[in-house]
Formats: sequence, structure tokens, C-alpha cells
Amino acid sequence: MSGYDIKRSLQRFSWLIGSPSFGSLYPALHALLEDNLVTVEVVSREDKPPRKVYSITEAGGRALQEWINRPVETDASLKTFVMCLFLASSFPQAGLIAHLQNRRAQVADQHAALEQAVETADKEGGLEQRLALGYGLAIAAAELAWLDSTLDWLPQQSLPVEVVQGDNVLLR
Amino acid sequence: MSGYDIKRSLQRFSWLIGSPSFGSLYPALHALLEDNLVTVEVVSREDKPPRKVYSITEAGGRALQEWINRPVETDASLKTFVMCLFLASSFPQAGLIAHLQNRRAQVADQHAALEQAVETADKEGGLEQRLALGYGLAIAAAELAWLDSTLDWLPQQSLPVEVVQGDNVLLR
DNA sequence: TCTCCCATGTAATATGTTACATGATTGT
DNA sequence: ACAATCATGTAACATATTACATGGGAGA
Repeated sequence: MSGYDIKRSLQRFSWLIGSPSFGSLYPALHALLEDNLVTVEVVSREDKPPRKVYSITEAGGRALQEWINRPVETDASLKTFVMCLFLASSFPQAGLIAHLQNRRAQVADQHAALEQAVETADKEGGLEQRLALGYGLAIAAAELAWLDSTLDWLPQQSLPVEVVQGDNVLLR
Repeated sequence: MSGYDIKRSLQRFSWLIGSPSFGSLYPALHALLEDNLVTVEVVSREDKPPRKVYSITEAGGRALQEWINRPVETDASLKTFVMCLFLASSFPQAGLIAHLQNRRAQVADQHAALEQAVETADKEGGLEQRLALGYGLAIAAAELAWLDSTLDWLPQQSLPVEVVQGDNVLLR
């Protein structure tokens, strides 16, 4: 993708996780290029200005795998989780399922803790306590439901096969 | 609250919005103090080390109101929304309801856009598209449901009355 | 012509984290 | 004695935003 397209596809989820500015996106792409983790190709098109289309390299794929398989993220926020979802095609089948199960366990913990907290807040807590806790509980429950149905649906799907072509890793 | 307590109460939602480090939290409190937006009181207790308990001042309350009533946040992320929820007691009754209705309209827009996107992604999109879109849709639906039930429940609740005592604004 | 969207980029500035330091108290 | 939790803080470093600059193409 191009930097502009990356921002656009993230923008779609900006209400959930925000979206980076060009001032951080473009320099990040330049850094990846410098480290040979991606390649660029200037694509000129009629009717529209030319774009710089980036592709991930083999070394980039390895770095991505490492990032994905980094030890249990105790801090793992919803934002990080959505970012990993965007990279689903870079997961091996078992890895993706394990990742979702990890998230499930983590959110389940939080859900239990919030339910506990809601009980005490209902008696002594202020309005802001009740609102924030109730909101968190609702989101956690929704995420658990989605994770369960997705974990149920995923194994039936054929996962992408990794295709290496020259220096670039193509995914289909 | 003390800085330590602020972090703890945010930590409870770290899976949703993350939680700031002490290296940013403490300097922030010092800056607020410098601007006379908060006051400190060192509270020594038996059995535990002393804490610096911060309270918001009248000027701080005004600054907070301004921040809360800032123009439509086009970027408004879930994180910002949860932060506002934590400050619910600083909203006047009508303001809080208007804020929730604002969020509802915004999430409803995103929900509609995602539903549109899911249809095309089901045909031509990759796995990561379907996963991220489906996840976003599930969260959006849950948030809409929570907003609706909360907007229905809120008017029946008595909202906190603002109490000013000396230089500090106390909320009950 | 003017404005909007596309598309990329840089530099000053703001903001954040990481790693360290301090010290009291509680439990083992 | 030792580790863990409570509690605060600073400095070096990493990362992000904001504001600007550039330029092509589309439509009013």
C-alpha cells in the first residue's frame, strides 16, 4: 500500500483506535525502507497523482513475525489488538488462533474484575464509576462474544498461503 | 486523588485504553499545580507511606469545562470517550446527555459505514479485512446498545451538585 | 480562478516511555 | 534479611503531533 492508503484504511477505525498523522507515518515508512524491511515502487496512473506503493520484504516478514510472537503483552490494549487484526494475513493459522485465545483469556479476566467492581460501585461509587465500569463491561462482553464466534468460525476458513517472489513476500 | 491512585483507577481499563506511565503522570500533576488548576495536600497515614492528594480548584474546574465543551471532536476515539466518562461528575446534567448523544451519532455513522464495508469485503476482501471489520462492527453495535440504555436510564438519576469550598471545587 | 481531494514530505514542537533513584511498610 | 507493594520523582531517550511546503488533477 501507499502511505496515504494506509492512513485511509486506519482512518476507518479512528473512532476505535485513532489514526496516525502523516508526520509520523511517512518517516516510519522511510525508516522501514532504510532497514530493507520494505521496498517502494512509484506507480504513475492517469487521472491521479503518482503513488509510492510499499511492499514488505522477506526480512520485513521475519521482523513482523518476531513482533507478532513477542511474549505475552500484559498491557495489550484494544488498539494493539486491532493492529494485529490488520496483520492477520501474516499469522500462521495456529498463531492467529492462539492470539485470539490469548486475547480472550485477557478480556475474560478484565470482564470478571469489572463485574466485581460494578457491585461495589453500585453501592458506594459515584456516577462516573458506574458509567465507566458499565461501559467497560459492555465492551468486554461484546468482545468476548465476537472472539468466541470468530474462534468457532476460523478453523473452517482456508488461511492465506505465503508466497515469496524475489525479495518480496506476497500474500494471497 | 493521588498520582498513584489515578494510575490505579486507569489501570483497571488498561486493556481498553492503556494507562499512562508515572513518568508522564507526575510531571502532568506538577504542571497543573504550577498553573493553580489543582492543590496538593500531603496526607500522612499510619501503616502506609504518605500520599500527595490533589484536588481540583475553581480555575481548574473552569478549564475542565472548556476542555469538555470543546467543539465537535471529529477524531474522538474510544480512549477519549472513556476519559470523558471518568469525568462524568464534572458535566452538568444536560451536558453529559448531549455528550452521549454526540457519541451515539458518531458511532452510528461508523457502524453504518462498517456494514457497507463488510459487504464488499465478504466478496473481494482478504481475511484481515473481514476480521477487522467484523470486530469493529461488533464493538460499535455494543457501544450503541450501551449508549441507548444509558441515555434511557440517566434522566432518572440525580446528578451530582457542584459544591465550592474555599478555593476548591468539591463534587458530591 | 478557486477550492477540494489526492499525495508526499520536513522541521519545530510537544508528549510520551524507559530506566533509574529514593524511601517507608508489610509479609516471609 | 529479603522481596513485594506503596509512593514519589527525575533525566535521557523515543515517538508523536502540528504546521508548514509542494504539486497534480477535478469540478464549480
